[in-house]
Amino acid sequence: MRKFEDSLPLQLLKARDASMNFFRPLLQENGVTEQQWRILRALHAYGELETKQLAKHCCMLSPSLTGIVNRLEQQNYIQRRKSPEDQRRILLSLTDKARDLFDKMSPDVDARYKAFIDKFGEEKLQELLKLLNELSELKP
Amino acid sequence: MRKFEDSLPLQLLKARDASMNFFRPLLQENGVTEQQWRILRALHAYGELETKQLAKHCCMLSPSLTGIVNRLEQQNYIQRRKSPEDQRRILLSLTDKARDLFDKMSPDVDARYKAFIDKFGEEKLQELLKLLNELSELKP
DNA sequence: ATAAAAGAGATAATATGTTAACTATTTTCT
DNA sequence: AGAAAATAGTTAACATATTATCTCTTTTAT
Repeated sequence: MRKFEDSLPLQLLKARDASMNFFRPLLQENGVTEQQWRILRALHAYGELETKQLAKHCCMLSPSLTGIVNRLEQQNYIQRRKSPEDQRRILLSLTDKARDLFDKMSPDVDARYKAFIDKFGEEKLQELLKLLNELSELKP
Repeated sequence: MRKFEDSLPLQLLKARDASMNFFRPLLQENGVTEQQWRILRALHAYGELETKQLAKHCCMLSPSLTGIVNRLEQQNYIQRRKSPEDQRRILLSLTDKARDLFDKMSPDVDARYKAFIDKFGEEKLQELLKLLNELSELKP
């Protein structure tokens, strides 16, 4: 069997943790969890979304999303309404409060991303993203 | 701000999920979770370990490990003893039952890893592991 | 030698991940 | 039209992640 340390899933986990180290303090300062931030970003990028689409964009499962969205709604960061065409679907969107938070955090996010690239290298980042993308498309 | 889909942490998450798709069914068939399997692998690779070392190898925090180890111990996959030199430390090791499970699963793990490499490419895998390793060393 | 500081694990509280089962709609098929 | 199948979302039950706090032991410093 492949050596433990050479396990790809483990290395992906490690790398993700290392990359998050650049942003974690900022999220903490602003009282949002990593997953909450992912949802806010997705809704900011795509506008109103159905639960299922949102889950897909954020790479999380519906049951996780239900809880996170509930908490975000209680903090008044998200609003929900039923789709007029299909009563099964819930449409989610950001509140003004969320957009304000977003605008407030954006510059700092950018700065930290830049700090990361300065240390890691833009070319290596692009190469890495390319490989990750290919890997993500792979199906057993 | 960087486009949502280009977020490195998100891409790492996606890629990890995709890579785990190759192994998830095997773990399920054998009734072990991903995290339990990581711990079993680490103890198999390193032999007896202290809790803290084990957590580090597996990239998890002590509180998570406590629970996982408790469940593994109840299933008789892990045994614990106190370090004779330092009463604070707990030494963890695999039971024979765990080693049996390991021997039983190893060939299948290898086969799936091979299937993965056949699709992804050995060179690309090496390149990816190299980049991930560099990334993991990075500190903010 | 002894009190303070440091270290290893565990516990508690809350958030998230995961699978299965459930409810409420909509669609499909007859 | 009406029953069965399919779909969106939630709930339930359990496992794990995260931060803070706590206990117990060892080490440091006085």
